[in-house]
Amino acid sequence: MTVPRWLDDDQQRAWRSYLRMQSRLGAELNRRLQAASGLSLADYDVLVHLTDAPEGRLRPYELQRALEWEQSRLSHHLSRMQRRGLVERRECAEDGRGAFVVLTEAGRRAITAAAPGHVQAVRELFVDALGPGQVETLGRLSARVLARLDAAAGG
Amino acid sequence: MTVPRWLDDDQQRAWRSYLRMQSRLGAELNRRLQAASGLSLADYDVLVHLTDAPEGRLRPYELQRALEWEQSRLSHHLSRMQRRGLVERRECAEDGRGAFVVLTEAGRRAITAAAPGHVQAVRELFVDALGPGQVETLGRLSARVLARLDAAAGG
DNA sequence: CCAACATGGATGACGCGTCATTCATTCCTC
DNA sequence: GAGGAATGAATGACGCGTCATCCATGTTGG
Repeated sequence: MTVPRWLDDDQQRAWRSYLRMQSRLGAELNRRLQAASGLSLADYDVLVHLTDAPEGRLRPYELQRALEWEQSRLSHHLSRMQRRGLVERRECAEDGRGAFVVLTEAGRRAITAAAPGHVQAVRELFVDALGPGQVETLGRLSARVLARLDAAAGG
Repeated sequence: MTVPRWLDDDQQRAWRSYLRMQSRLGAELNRRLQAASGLSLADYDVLVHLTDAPEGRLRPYELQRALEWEQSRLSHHLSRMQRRGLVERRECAEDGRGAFVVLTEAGRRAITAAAPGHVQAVRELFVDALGPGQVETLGRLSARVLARLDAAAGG
């Protein structure tokens, strides 16, 4: 590349539209979830994964890979969730370095209470806003961008 | 609504795909911009708006509306940018309550240096990943969701 | 065996974002 | 023109995210 290639008007419009959508949709979902249940989207994701795990417990590194979070972000977040009683940390017998994150009863109650409203919000603001065919389209486009991100990271 | 309606598999897949794309694309763009120029995406947006404004200055509330940020977020962010010498605050003669945010020379240099690389990154990871027709499609879908968000907020 | 390296995880510092609050000025209405 | 509402803006507290660093345990090759 020699001279930087700018975006043309259509590309610019599309990019800005995506940016605004992305930021507002996330903010709105977070706001509703927080107001309805006291959970953040991040809390929600952690709890979903723990709920799906056998015995409601996972090694932090498993959780980390499932969430695609940075390790230290997860660690900090678990500390805060632990303080709020949503999860506990336990020692891991098989690996002296390791640990377990365990869903508490309070954590299970919280995600159970929060899920229906959150799903409803996703449906209202995303699924129903787009309609069936376009949901699938957006999924495909996302996958394309993801593939490019993988290529950029891996290559 | 009586029983919560969950998402079916296709919807679930599309939604998760979008979520991952959104989070990783933002992270990657931020990472590159930060590494190349020391600016965050937020800094970048502020500077772009100031650059486009006559005399490189705006009232905070104008900036706020253009960026669709919360007022206090903008105020905090401007304080940090001011500390780094990217912008300055000036008094506003016409309105005793108000202020001006002014682009400094350092701020102008920073955005000028950062822009080509950032545009290039957006092109590589978004525009080129999708191709012309699909960029437009994603723009349209974003606009649909935005319309729903407006309806949800305004109505 | 043990030294080097890899892995699992926690932590402190610091920038970011939100909420609630505060303050000054301006606008509006009576 | 005086008092209340609205507006423009800053701030402190606190939760979140990243980076750099640290520590303990595990693993591996000589």
